[in-house]
This record gives sequence, structure tokens and C-alpha cells, in this order.
Amino acid sequence: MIIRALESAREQDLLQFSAIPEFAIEVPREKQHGDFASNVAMLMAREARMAPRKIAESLVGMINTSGTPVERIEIAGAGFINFYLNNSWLYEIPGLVYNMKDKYGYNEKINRKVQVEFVSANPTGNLHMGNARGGAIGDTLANILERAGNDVEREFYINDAGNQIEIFTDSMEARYFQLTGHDVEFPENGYAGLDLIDTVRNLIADYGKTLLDMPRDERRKIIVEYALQEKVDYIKETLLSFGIVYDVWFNEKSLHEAGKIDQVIQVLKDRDYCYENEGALWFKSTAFGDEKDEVLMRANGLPTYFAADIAYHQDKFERGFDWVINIWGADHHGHVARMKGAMQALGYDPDKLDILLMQLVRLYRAGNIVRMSKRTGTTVSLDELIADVGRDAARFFFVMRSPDSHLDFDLELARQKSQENPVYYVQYAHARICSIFRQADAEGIKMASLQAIDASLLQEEEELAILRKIADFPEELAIAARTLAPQRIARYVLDLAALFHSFYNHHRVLNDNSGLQDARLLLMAITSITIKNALDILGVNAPEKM
RNA sequence: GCGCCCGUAGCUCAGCAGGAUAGAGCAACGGUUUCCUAAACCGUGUGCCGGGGGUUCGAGUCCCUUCGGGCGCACCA
Repeated sequence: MIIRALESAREQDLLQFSAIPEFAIEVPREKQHGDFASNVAMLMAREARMAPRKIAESLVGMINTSGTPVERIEIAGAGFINFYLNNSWLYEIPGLVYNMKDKYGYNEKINRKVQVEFVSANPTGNLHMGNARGGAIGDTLANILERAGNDVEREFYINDAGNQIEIFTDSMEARYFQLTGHDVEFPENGYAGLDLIDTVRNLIADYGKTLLDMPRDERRKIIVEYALQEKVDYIKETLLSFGIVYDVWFNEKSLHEAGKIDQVIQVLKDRDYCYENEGALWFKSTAFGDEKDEVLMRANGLPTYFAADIAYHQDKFERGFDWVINIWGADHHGHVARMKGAMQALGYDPDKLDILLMQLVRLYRAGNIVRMSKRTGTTVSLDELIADVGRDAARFFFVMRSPDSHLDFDLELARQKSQENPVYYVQYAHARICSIFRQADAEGIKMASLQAIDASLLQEEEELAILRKIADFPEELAIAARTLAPQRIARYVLDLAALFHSFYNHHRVLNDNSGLQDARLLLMAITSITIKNALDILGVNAPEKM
């Protein structure tokens, strides 16, 4: 429409320009600025050598709106052209949402395989707050991407090999000797967490003192397999209770066993991205913009964690993912450039690897920071957190803020079942709607069939606001997927709940006017559908009663 | 020293590829219940968007610089 107007303006010599600029048509933030707005006049100001408002005036004169839902056009501000639609499009929404139910907001399948890898906590201790945030963000993101039309796989990478596992085994072995009455020194850099002692106690319950007499290697093998089994089971169970189900649990050990690490190092050597220095093998990550080169193979002949991680990421791409997303703690940001560099060196497109860094969580209790080092043993674990504040509050809290932002998690605050806690505000909205339907049921009121309902009876400002907000949902989901921004969904559902509460306090759903009553019942139905849909994405329950 | 993230209302934070008068929640004060859940609603006000410079018709948003906070800079993972 605008393009046609531009061209006829040029033909009539009202405007001079060579090419039509890349102008935008967008939904303004303020609804008084119309349903759609265009900035085309401002963009053309320079070339046409005219004031933007004058350009806008000439254009508007050329626009033919007959046969379109455009009700009127206004020029505002510096030269915005605002289009006001009649409400007919809005009244299409209820039927659409009601028919799609829990599928509302979904985009069409786009045939893109996406992997989201998150948490991937070391199986050497409890899950801490950083893991918890990563879990909430990763799972929510996976949900968002799924609804945006991608084929999504959730993956957990189990670091069950390498140096830290040796230290872990040392620690276990020392505890085993100690708990069976031997005076053994605990390794200096060992895992001092109390949970480890429990694990060893379980081990002793199953094996007794039989391990004492075994050859060292055999004993260590039994110990480490026992402990890993127990730790991984614990992690699975805890994450399941946090609402997270993985498609793939990937063992680092399998890379070692299949010789993948040696293979990938060989490829990097062949491509001349490696050199030796002081007995170690280095990767030229500086060639890819990293600050310094990185060791792949230590002088002692053992591969580094980085080498294993390269093999792991290569494996991801070999599995055919079009988009690989990792959720990492911000303390790992130094690894981003070199991992992308390594993928580029291997011939993969580094832009297909996105690493979302989330800032750290600071846990507060009674105004004091709670340290959460895995090794000191003074930590609040995820299962304790869930028992304390509940899964819903915890998940909502963790995704409410941008991953870029530090998260101060106040345990007392999150525990309060009060207005401090926004998750209840949203859940209450859902429960209230369910209550309306229960009340209707009790009074023998049944909503009419969709065809029999006239949605255009919804004329109140509060009703229109809800309709507009619900209409926004697919767009909101698409933005959240594109920008990897789970907090947008939390924000969205809070806004929608607020609009509902406001409506609820101003108007009655069950009333004497049966036409209006049906329209409002339908409005309530699609509001609860959308709230529940958004809460599902966040992994939060939508209770029918509170 | 170098790198990444953050700096927006008293507090905690939103703010999508630069758009119109910068928004929520909490806290504070006042009001709302013969009626579908008052865990709710309504009203009252606050901002040199850390500072400075630049790009642009237009900057909280992009670029440079500077200050403040967090994190990282191992032949650890």
C-alpha cells in the first residue's frame, strides 16, 4: 500500500527519490499511535529534501484504503504514519485461540534441528544455584524453541572422565579408608563435601570392607563407577523434580573410549592449527581472535578438558544439528572464542554454535551472602531449594531476569507465599478463571457453541486490552526464540495476568445478558488457555484452585 | 594489564534488529468486598537511562572514551 503510494507520488512529481528505502511497519508501543505505524517519511527526508511531515502528507493523500480493514490514517510526531484498524481482526482471535487450545502460539514446523545443552553439572557433588538457573533457563529456552517450530533436543553432558574424576576418586578412596578405620590423609585439593561421605557410607553398606584387599586399580574402578552411578541418578531425579526431562545423557567417557579426542587432535594437526611448545601441544586459538593459544595435550601426554570438549562439539555437529546452543555460566566466558574457533578450524560454521552465558547467582539468607562452593560443603542444593520454596517459584524466579543479569536470590523472599512472589499472581489469575467456570457450572450455565457467540460484544477497554495481549502471544514467542530471551515469557504472562485481574475487578462474567455472558466466558476461556500455555513454557503449574 | 557482562525510580529489575511522552513490581500513603477467590483492584510520584563525546531526521538501545561493580585470564574442569 505504501509502496504504491510512493510510486504514484513520484509519478505526479510530488516526491523525488531513486529507490524505495527499507522502511519499517511496526506495532507502536502506545496504542494511541495506532495499530500499525510506518517510519517511511522520516527515512526519505534526506533524499527527497523535504520535511518528514510534508512527505507523510503527500503519501497519505495517495493511499487508497478501500477494501482494507484500515479505518483511518494519521500523521503524528516527527512524521510517523499511523494506521488505525477497525476491531474486526481482534474479534477473530477468540475463535482462533479456542480452537487451537494448547497449540496456540506455536509457529509452523521449520525443519531445523536444534540442540540445547544445559546444566551439565559435574557428577561430583550436589546441584547448586548456578546449575538451577541453568536448568530453568535451558529448559524454558528449549520449550520456546520447540513452540517456535524447531526440532529440539535437550542434552546433558556428563563429565565422567579426565583429571577431576581422578581427584574425585582419590577423595572417595581416602574417605573409604577413613571410614573403615584407617588413618589416611585426605587429598589437599579433594572434594570435601559432606554428600561424598554419604556416598561412601552407601558404598560400605553394599561392599563392606572387601575393597580394602583388592588391587588398587580394581578398587578405584568399583568406587568411581559406584559413585558416578549414584551421583548421576541423583542429578536425574532432582532435575526431573524440577520439571526437566532430557533426551540425551552424553558421557564424556564415550569420547575417550571411541578415540574421538585423538582423532580430532589429528585433524587439527593436519590442518596446521597446532604446534608444540615445551612438550605440550597447543591449538592456535589466537588465529580466531582468542587472547592466547590453548593447550590440547599436556606434556604428560594427557588431553585437556578443552580437547575433549572440542571432540564433544564436533560430535554434536556430526549428529546433524543446524543450531547448537549451550548454556554456560559467565565464569566460562573465556572459553567461548576458542570453542567457536575450534569449530571453525574443523570446518563448521561457528555461527551455528550459540553460547548463552548466564551471570552468576548470589544466594542470600537473612541478608547475608551464602557461599556455594561445591568443595566446602556449605551450599544450598537444588533439591533443598525445591523443598524450601517449591518448584514453581524457583523456576519462575530463575527465568524472570535476563540471563545477562546477576541474580540475587533471597531465600526468605522466595519462600513467602505472598504478593512479593510474582508467580502466585499469575497462578491466582488462572485459578480465578477456573473458579468462574466452576461457578457457572454450579448455576447450570453453559457457554454457547463458538459459532453462536458474538465476540464483538466485547467492547470494554479491559476486554480489548486482553484480546490485544493474547493476539501478541505468537509474536512474543517468536521474539523470545530469536533472541534467546526466556525472561520475555515470564514478563508476558505477568502482563496478561494483570490485565485479567483488572478486568475481573471491573466487570462480571456471569451476568443477566446472555450474549455478553457467552462472549465473556469465551474471553475467559482463551485467557486461561494462554496463561496455561505460557506457564507450561516456563515449567510452572497452572493450578485450578488456590 | 587484557577480555566478557552489568550500571535505568528509594529497592529489585523490563525495555525485541535505534522510533513518538522511558515502563513494571516492591516499598510509602489513601481508597474498594450485600456480587464469579481481596493471593485482587483503583488512585497518588519519583528519573541528567553512571559521566563525556560521536553517528543519525531520531540513541536507554549503535560507535569511541571514562568511572563504578561482578566475573574470567592454568599443561584445572
